[in-house]
Amino acid sequence: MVASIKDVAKEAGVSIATVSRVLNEVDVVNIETKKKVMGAIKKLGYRPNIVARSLKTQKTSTIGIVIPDISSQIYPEIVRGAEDVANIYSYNIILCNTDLDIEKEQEYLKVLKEKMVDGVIYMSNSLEPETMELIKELEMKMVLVEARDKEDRLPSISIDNEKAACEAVEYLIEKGNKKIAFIGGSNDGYNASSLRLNGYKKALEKNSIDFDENLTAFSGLKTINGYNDICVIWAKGPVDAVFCASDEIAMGVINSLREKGIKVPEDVSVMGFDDIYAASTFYPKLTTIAQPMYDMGSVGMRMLIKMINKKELEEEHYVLPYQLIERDSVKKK
Amino acid sequence: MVASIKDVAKEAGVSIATVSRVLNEVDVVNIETKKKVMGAIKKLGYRPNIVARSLKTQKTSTIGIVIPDISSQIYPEIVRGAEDVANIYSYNIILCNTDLDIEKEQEYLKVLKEKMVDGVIYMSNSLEPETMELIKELEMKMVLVEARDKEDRLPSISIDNEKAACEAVEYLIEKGNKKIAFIGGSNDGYNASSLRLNGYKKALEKNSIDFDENLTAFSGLKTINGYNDICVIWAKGPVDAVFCASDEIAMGVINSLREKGIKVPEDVSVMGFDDIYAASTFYPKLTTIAQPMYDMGSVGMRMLIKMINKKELEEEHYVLPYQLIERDSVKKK
DNA sequence: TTGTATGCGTTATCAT
DNA sequence: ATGATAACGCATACAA
Repeated sequence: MVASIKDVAKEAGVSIATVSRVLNEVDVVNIETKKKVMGAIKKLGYRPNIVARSLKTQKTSTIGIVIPDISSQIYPEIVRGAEDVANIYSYNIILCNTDLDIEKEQEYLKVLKEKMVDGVIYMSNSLEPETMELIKELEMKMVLVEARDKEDRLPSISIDNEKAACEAVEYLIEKGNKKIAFIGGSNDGYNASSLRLNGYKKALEKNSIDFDENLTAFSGLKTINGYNDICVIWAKGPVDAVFCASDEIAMGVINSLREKGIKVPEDVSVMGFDDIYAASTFYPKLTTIAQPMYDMGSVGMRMLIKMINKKELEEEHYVLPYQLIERDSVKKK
Repeated sequence: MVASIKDVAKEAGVSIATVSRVLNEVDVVNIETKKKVMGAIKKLGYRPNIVARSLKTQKTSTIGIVIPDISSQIYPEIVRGAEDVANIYSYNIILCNTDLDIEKEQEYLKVLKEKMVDGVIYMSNSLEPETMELIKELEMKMVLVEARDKEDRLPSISIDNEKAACEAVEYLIEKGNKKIAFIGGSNDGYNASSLRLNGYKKALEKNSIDFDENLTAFSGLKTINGYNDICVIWAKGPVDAVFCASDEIAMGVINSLREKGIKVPEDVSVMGFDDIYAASTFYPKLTTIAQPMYDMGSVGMRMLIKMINKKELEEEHYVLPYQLIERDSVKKK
């Protein structure tokens, strides 16, 4: 049987209150009795039961991280950033994979509430009204990471996806490309992929290039989507460049093109987004927009912990800097 | 204020015992009173407090996952596999990144114990005696994943690293390569990288090729290590092939070689290990040994949950199948 | 400085 | 079938 505070008290010949006091270093306790207690703790190999403590204090020192899929390339770094600062402040994290399934999201949120987490880092591509309602009802401290609520109802960490995409496409244009395709995840709502589409459109407009629906595809953000989508687009005629809403798409596009005997960047320029690990090991190395993934996680966690401690937030919506990384998948002018 | 079982009892005009009964569907409770209770629960938006329940039942339905680094390519899939089955059985997971730092490992183990997790999935490259001692002292249910304790003190899930590496090197030999280098993480102890080195040696021996220390390097498992190590080896003279203890190393090697104007696989064959995501998107696509990462996580979690429920284990040490994936980084004979 | 007693929100035993 | 109550391990207000 594992020792409790009661056992320590008995062993040390004091009351549990005193033991609790030395444990929490609260009040002043006589140096001698403190020693006795410490001795008893050591002797019994006593460890505080945090579950009991949590019930009493109404704080668990654990934080939920709700994420689409940890095996999905961009999330591990975000989570690592978050866990690192959580660890600094003595919090632990409960990881929840939702696959963007609304029911799973809601289920996890409920369980997290029942397990009394002190807050949650939330990643999703859209805040459904019903989910938002649940969040309100649950009254949980929460920060949105890698996305921003359209109506700013939740504190958030993100980059300016629209601006970044616009910049990327203008970079492509500047390199002499005119006919530029877009391949992304979805074009509805307010998720990152849609915002990147907006940026793409804006760049075209700024440069007096007509938007052509035939040059777009939205089947998903994975490698396989890029692999397939480029075929559909290419079947309607060649393009100068492809702007992809994710690096995975870009890799699929390039591999697909290679199989057709089309060279990147010599024949077609391809640009990715995110700067995942594989982007710099891929051949050709991907020119892409780097999102500060680790920072998104760490800044988000820092923000959440501030909220938990009822500190004032300097900023409700952090918009982190991104970076255009010039590598080898776009033809130099 | 969030409603408790007491509020529900009052609202329904029954005792908390009755509420608890309908909550846990235990004993028989009158259909009418059950309805009343259900109504009250709904009305108050009541949710059970799992922390309180855990204190009482001594079970938390949460499991710790201790891992070197979630952002390290091979772990996300393992974790995903683990979380998926945890979710099926209504467990949550607490994720802990240790960076293989022994102190961090021990600290996390202690906290996990204090938070009363029901068990832990443990990933590390070596079980230090002190860590093993702590594990014993903490009396936690634990399964070792992606490694096997030399003395089999802990249930484990792994592949036969030695055999896999041997097979990989023999494949290289079979393809006509004679001078084969090895680049790995460390050559001490009993971790995966060392076992792969053993397999490499065994394959050489079986084929009457002398082991040459000059053809080996052990600076680490990352891309940068492969990138640098191959330079050192190559400086002593060219080789026919390189067997790498990780795909990341292999990618570093290939990129480094490419910069020297040496082509893979035309001039040198390179083989990786793990089959991480980037292995199949890399150019050239990596010939490698595929570890069933998702399965390691899911089988490990299934095993752990069995242990938690005191079910008999059919197997104390699962050795999962691996697979040699022929792609494009090794020259076809 | 220390001890007693109460409550955190449950489950479960024992009555009724 | 239902209710009163103890106990889980701890923190803390109040007494001493």
